[in-house]
Amino acid sequence: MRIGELAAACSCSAETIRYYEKIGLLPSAIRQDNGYRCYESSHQKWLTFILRSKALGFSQHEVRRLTDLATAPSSACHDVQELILEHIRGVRVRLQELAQLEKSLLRLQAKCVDETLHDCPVIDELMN
Amino acid sequence: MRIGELAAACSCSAETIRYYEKIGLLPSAIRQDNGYRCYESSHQKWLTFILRSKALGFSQHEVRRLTDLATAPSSACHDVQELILEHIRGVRVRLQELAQLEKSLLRLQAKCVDETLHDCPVIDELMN
DNA sequence: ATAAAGCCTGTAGTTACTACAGGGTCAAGG
DNA sequence: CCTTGACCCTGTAGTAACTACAGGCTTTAT
Repeated sequence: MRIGELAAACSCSAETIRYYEKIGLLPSAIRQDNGYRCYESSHQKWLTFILRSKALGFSQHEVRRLTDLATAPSSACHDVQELILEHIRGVRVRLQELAQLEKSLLRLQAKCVDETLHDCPVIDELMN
Repeated sequence: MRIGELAAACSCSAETIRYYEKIGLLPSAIRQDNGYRCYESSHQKWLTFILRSKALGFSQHEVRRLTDLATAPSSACHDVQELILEHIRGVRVRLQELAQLEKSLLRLQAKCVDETLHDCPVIDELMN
């Protein structure tokens, strides 16, 4: 499989694949005589794993930890659970922050009693 | 006021202030003979405005739009309202995405029926 | 034979800063 | 008078996680 085919199969760009190889997230492809990268099904599984993890909001660092766990000889399910729970906690924190943000924004926006005002109370509140 | 004082007054770093000046978000300070930046209360208001907007999750681009509105001669409150509502919509979208993410993560994490497993079903699901 | 598509490497751009490196300036203490 | 330390200056490089070229090969199709 060449890089373009793998990219199409995984719905990502060839550049992303080269990038993942460069940073060591994806194992290097073997090269053909002309220098083209040559991939096998194991690479596709690996890439799928990376892309799905990203879609779940895992950072590169976390994905690396996951792939490490996936390849470790004693890849106990327990550690994977840990990582996911840790991530869920992070997601919940962000959820709360965003909810708080929404409240603040609504409160601020409600300051505008008269939309035709020239001296906007919102601007004023933000400044003073 | 020198840059360090302004930074302390606004609880941000001097580097951030220089950065905002460089990208044109904060008006340039006038310089003393020794080259030091010299700030007045108007700068402090401006910077407070920027920092509070950021705290509300506005991007640099949005902050720029806000400061443009704040200084426009016909700064109608209406446009500010628009910008805030637009931002609130964005926040709500992110809230929904995160909530969805949390659900997916919980579903995934529930795959682990036996934590002592060596062939983790989570890893398996992500890969195949 | 040639043109288009695909591949290669390497670098610059994105956001919103932070962290130096390598210097100049100024007030206080010895 | 000199030095030490705190402050200031500019400019560059680093962060995450890619994307978008530039400039140059190879392969494939017409």
